[in-house]
Amino acid sequence: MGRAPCCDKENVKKGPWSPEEDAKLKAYIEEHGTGGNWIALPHKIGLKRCGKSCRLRWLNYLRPNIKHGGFTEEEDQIICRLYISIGSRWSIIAAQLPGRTDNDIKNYWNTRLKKKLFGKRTEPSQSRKLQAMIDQEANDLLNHESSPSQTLSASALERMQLHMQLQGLYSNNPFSGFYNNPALWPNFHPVLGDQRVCQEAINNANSDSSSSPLKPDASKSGLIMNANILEEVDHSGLGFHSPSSGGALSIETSSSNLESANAGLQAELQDLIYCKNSSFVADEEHQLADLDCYKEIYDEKETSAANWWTNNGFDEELASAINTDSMIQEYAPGMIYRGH
DNA sequence: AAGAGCTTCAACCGCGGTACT
DNA sequence: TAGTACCGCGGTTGAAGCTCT
Repeated sequence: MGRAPCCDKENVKKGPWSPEEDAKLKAYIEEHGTGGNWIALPHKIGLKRCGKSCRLRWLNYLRPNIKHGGFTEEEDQIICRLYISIGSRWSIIAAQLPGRTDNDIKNYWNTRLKKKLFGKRTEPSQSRKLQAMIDQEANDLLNHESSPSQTLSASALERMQLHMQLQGLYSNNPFSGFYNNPALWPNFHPVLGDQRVCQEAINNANSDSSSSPLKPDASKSGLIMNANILEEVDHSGLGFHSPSSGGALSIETSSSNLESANAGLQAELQDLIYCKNSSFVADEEHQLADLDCYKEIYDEKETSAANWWTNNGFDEELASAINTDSMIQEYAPGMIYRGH
């Protein structure tokens, strides 16, 4: 038995709202509130609209203090950072931007911001080749006729690509390969982890609703919420987590590296979005900083891949069966892989 | 001037989650 | 416990406006 329709589709008006309809809806809600029942609301007002349509109109357009267009640089950065971390959870991203609606942010991302980030970078010729290669790999992965579990979602690929851009994949950074890409190992990411912002968003979301889709279930998955890409990688059948570094993914993790790197992220995002600097190639000092960071990480954590899996809640049997290195080579053949 | 192609964004659709009976 | 109704979300669509040729 299918779900009953929310309204009589024959007798509801569709399409753009007239000023009269807007006025009726606004006046009623301002005086009486929604009454906790959107479905009944149009009948009370005498509107030939579906309740869902009324709700959408109110939330996205008529509600007080709604801002339209004119996104600021700061808003761009917040959207970008949260998209990298949590993906297309537009309602949660919108919750961080007062006056913005999820629909607005979704449209803005799909039509403008994405193009800004992926389409307008001016790169040296070598970097363009790498860009083309990554794009090709992304397409190959998406078009590959394998089971869905073996492919990444377009969103995940998009975020990986964005990560890679920010990470300077197209520069000569020796630590920018796939295996060493902190985008995939967020706990060790000196710049992009940006856990403060993500944690804030997640906390807010969780306090808003106990049923938040982001509510972590670390006991089962061992994953952190702002490692969303990693989650998708895992679910996709690629199934690897920071194997060599023994990355204990934990939501509580914070480090001075992460804190101090927020400023770096800010600058890189500004550069990426607004092309404030002519080049994205990391300078020597920057690279040395990365080096120190990684040295610190690798010196500290020497856990084996299998140990990492078991330490993070996976069956021992599963952990021992996983050969993460070969998985990467098998499933991500074209991705830039640098073992160490 | 015109029309083809592109971009934007409001609105719709279907689904998962949850509350209620 | 099952069935039903509703909410809220993310993905998609299509009309209107804009740009290009």
